[in-house]
Amino acid sequence: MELSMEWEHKTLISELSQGKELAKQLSNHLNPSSSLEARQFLVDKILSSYEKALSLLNWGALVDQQPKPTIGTVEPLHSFANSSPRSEVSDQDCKEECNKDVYKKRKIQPRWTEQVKVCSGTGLEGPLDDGYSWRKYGQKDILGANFPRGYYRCTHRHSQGCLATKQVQRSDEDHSIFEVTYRGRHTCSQASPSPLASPSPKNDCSKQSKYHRKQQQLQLQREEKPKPTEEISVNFGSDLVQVKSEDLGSKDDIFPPFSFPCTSLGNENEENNIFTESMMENNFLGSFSPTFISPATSESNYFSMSPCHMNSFGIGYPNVQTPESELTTEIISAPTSVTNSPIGDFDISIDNVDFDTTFPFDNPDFFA
DNA sequence: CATATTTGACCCTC
DNA sequence: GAGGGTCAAATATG
Repeated sequence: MELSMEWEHKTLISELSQGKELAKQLSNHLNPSSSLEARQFLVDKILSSYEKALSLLNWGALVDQQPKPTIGTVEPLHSFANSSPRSEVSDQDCKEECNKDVYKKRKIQPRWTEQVKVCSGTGLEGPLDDGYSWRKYGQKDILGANFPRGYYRCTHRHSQGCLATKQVQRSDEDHSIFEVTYRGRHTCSQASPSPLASPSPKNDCSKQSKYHRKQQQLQLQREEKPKPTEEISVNFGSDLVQVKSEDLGSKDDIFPPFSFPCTSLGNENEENNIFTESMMENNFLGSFSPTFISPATSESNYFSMSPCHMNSFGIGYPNVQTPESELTTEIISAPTSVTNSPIGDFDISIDNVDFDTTFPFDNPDFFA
């Protein structure tokens, strides 16, 4: 925790420094010859940077206010992993007790929801390919829902004790929208789904197997009962992200307000991955730099994102308003490339804006 | 053979 | 008791 706080402090300073540096750059762009796009981008970056800083402060407050877990240890994630989920409990006598732990822990997992619109023809992007490697462990028909809800957990749950899970529910209203509810943080090493960070095959947590993809496609087809075919032309139109926080119903829930998409940088320290993971889990993956239209002054935050901002390291994650809040991210967004990789846009943006020179992730001490 | 999905059953919370 | 979440055996796939 102390490490986390220290990192948090450094991050905060880095964000503020970055904002300052960006403001400087913006001032250099205030001459008439400078393009409006460049200025707008810098403004976005500055806003994003400060939003992150504010969010970090909020998150820190949340952590401080976080009630101690009533069960388990101070490190619920790891203790849970070590105490094994139900399936790994061989001792029947222990089983019941451990089950209780499972369900208690379930409650204290951070949880947030995304609504992702699948706009590509494959139907595999969006919630089904968010960069992590998920394994389906269940499916259930939900009352009032036309489509069954799929339950996924991190493939590395057993190998690395990663407790991240997600639920995928296809929207009734718009069948191309998936509501993805994430729970828990990825604690698997790497935890770096962003192609931006490491396209390397060693990135075992960032790729889904071909088998996985095919199965998902089959599943999609199965779920398409009311709408048998969803052949959507590749339309990478306007990207809009709608973020709203909503009541969590559990004060135990922690929501990391933002994270950095530049991945874990090889650092497997869980504390250092708190933000990166949470962001990745929210599909931002370093792909988006939201332009805040409205600060988090209301229950719902809306911000648009432009593909030209795909390089942003700042997610500008919406503020967590209350410890009870749950973040719902509605991504009405298409993948910005056929490969669903933001790298192309990343490069474009880098070309456009010379902003990275001060970016803290270049600093090896950033995650130290 | 290893790994992933399917699916009925079980357990917990409300 | 209903509904939701998870387990685990059976099954499928590469």
